[in-house]
Amino acid sequence: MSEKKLEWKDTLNLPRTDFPMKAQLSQKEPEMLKKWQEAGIYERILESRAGCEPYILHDGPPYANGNIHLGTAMNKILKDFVVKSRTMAGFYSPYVPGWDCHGLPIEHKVDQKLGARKKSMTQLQVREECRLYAEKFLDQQRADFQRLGVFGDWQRPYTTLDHEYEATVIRFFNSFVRQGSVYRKKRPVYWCLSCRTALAEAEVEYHDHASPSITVKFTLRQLPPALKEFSGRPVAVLIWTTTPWTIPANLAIAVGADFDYALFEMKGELFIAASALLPAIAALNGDEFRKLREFKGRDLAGLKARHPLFDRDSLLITTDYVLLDQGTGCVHTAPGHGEDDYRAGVAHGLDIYSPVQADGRFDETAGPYAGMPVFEANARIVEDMRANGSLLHGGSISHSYPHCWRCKKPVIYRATAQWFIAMDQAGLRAKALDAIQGASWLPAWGQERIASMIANRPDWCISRQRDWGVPLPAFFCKTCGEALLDPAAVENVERSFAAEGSNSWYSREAGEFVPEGTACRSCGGSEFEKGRDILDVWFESGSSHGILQQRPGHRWPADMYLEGGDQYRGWFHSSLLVGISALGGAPYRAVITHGWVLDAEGKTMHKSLGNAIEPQDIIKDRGAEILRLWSAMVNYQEDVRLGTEMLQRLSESYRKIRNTWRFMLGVLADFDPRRDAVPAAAMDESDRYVLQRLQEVKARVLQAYRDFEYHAVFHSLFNFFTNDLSAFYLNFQKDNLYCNRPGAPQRRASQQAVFTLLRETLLLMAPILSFTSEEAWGFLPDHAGKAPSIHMERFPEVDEELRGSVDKGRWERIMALRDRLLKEIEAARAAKRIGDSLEADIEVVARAEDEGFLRENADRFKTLLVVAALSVRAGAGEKITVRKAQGRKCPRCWNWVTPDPVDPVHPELCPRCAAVVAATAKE
RNA sequence: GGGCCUAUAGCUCAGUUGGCUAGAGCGCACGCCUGAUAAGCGUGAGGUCGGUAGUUCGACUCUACCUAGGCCCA
Repeated sequence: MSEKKLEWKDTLNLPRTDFPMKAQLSQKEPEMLKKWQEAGIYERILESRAGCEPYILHDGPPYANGNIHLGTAMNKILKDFVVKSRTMAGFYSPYVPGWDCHGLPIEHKVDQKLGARKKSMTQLQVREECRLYAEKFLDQQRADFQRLGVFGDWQRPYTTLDHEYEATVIRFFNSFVRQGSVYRKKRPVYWCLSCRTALAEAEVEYHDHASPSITVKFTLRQLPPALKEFSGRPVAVLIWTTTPWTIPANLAIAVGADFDYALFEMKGELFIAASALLPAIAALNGDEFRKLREFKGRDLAGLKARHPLFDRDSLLITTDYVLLDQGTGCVHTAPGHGEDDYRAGVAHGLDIYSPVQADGRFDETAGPYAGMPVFEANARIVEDMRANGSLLHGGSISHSYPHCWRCKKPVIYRATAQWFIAMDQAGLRAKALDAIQGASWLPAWGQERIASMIANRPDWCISRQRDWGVPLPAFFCKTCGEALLDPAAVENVERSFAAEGSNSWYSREAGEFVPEGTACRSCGGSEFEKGRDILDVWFESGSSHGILQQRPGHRWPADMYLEGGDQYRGWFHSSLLVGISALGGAPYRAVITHGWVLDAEGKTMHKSLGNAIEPQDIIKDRGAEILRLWSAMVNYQEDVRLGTEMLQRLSESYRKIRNTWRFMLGVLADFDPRRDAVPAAAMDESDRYVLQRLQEVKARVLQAYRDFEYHAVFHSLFNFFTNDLSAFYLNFQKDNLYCNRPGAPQRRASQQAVFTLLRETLLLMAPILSFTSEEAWGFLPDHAGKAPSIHMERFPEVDEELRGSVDKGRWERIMALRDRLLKEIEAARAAKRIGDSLEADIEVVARAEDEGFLRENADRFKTLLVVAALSVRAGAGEKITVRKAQGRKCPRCWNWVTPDPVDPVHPELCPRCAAVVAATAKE
């Protein structure tokens, strides 16, 4: 009996394939990568697109420090989706990865490594250490990025320390010099006292910090006309601050022009503060107050108050940065020690006064405080004011305060001489705002976001007092110290960097760059020395689009920049400004941003919190393919989450896709497209139906690729795999595919459909599942024009003829009725009347409107439902009866039949199987 | 503290200009199959659409505020 059974099984066309069910991705992926590399896949793909319209995604350079994390991994994978999908859409789409290799973080690491040794080393030696450090991490990151299956010119990336790149930075810088928009001026910058350096905004982190909190009296020299009647008594404006050490640098008091201020009496003294804050001020002092007069802030403008420590005036001004949420509504303003203060100082012609030296000690202009470190001076200053009666209240407060990211100590704002690019002098801001309108932004709110940043940003401070970067090519007169920024000298620097790299700045003399005959514009001197500043690294990375003019096959501007949302203030921003000045426009046509990668609860990942997941671990445990699938599944335009449940779901989804492909490959074991192809016209309606569904899904997927909506690609395809293929078409076609003779027309027709389904779903999925689609592609039957790699193929086009080849409404009706019948089958199964659906004999007493339809399609329903029989009777209401099929089970095809006549050769078989077996025997 | 963004079932996503009992897939539960088998099929249970208050005949969809979270800045 069991032998007999086995025999019949052997006469079936069961799926056969060597495409393994188990992916073993973490082992197989490296093998695939090796194959690709040996085949020169990236180059071959580009060759195959020679002459096609270019589509240029310009890579934003990651920083060459540390390992890649999930955010950078997702970024590179998304870029790969863009490049691969645009390539398969027929574009010439090269991808040149880049690295940002200069800057403070690397210099810090190297400092730490060198320790005391650094003191005995030259700048050039230190820079060499930095270069080695950057290159080490570049190599490491490159290996990690390649491991993700990202195609690109990994052997020839661009780096910010390439000679050509450095020269481009200088050339672009010169465009600003030529327009006269680079200037040198004192202004406050973040300053770390212990590192003795200016810090970029990105180099500052905020932590809670305890500061003094003091309210100080500034006695008015004169009163506004409205308060004349009080002129006999001293009236003091109250200010509140958490930095007593900036009081010596106070030059002004800011008020809000339209806010209400009051003259009030407290403890027998007269004060002025914002009306809204009087209760809070009084509460702080535990006193009662009496409001005497009310007036507007603008009434105070132009008055002078006496400085509480020195015999000096403080000017009353109106500004837009006064808030009424705390303090007194009268804001202590020291133009040398704050951003708002600085702007107010410039606006009112005040000195940018900063009596603090690089080491954080007061200079000689600070009188009694000269030589004192500022934080230590806090207490002394408070005491002095308490002693002279100008302190109203002294306490302390814990608040968020900027700290140095390197040494973790609190930083200060300190005015120093810096180089700036003027935003408005040459119309840079206006041009940038205009260019923003000309680019497309995804998500759309990005346009508004960057526009408001450009609109509100101050002049660009481009100088840094560090060693590891591209030198800012300024010179200073040896005689008088006047700065020299000369386009011809800068051009010489550019040429020198192109030939020797930026090290030449340190190895050569100023006289080798400054053209002969150059005279100092101040004193006429002819001897110069080199400046010691380097350029802001954002200026460097913002110059990266220069490579678009240098790399063959590229073009400027790029079609797309694709980075995280933090780059609105970073790379999108600096690239735009440099692009406008150097090349006359935005370096990008379109900008897409992706969200942040968060943990399963939507919180930021922190190593210290222990909720961080490393891409390397996912690759090791589950494969890069799972990371790629994740990048496609989530909507990257918002913040995205990743946790173990998602990874579990993803692995299961992956297996579903893989198994469906595997089954289709098995079905096609004996199908040769060149021999067995079947035209749509010769297919069964159900074959055409599934192909029609394929056209609809394909149209949706191709549109989603054009719109860069990869989660729509994934969800559309995955649902198609689950609903249309696995649960429906492939399921009910098994009888046809397994049991009919191999060459039977209806079997070939279904194989043709499966072939199309497999080939096209592989192609549509290739940009996402790059490894698996390639692996399966190798098992796909040879056919006309089949490329050696799936990644050299093009996306399939929507076949409009197939799309319209079945009556949609009719099939919607079929599927709806199928759902109803499935429920009845399940009820019969639950009642133990049947097990397998093949045992179901369905009798439908149909409503009048369904009866004809069911009757006409009874055989089709029997096939689609994989049941034994379906009969239809007319009746009053709908009634569906499912009972156990009559007759017996054909041992070959397992269908329940009552053969009549019984086959004389194989009486146990159903007529169809008997015929198939007979025919196969003849063959 | 400011600007911008996000919030629909356990998970990932749909929900067109406000309009019928809010959908899908996965997962889960139960069951079937054992000729896709460390597979496949079926049925089912899951949501007061972050909260509150408004506008409206009617709000997941509009407005305000709040909460939670994110990015950038201070």
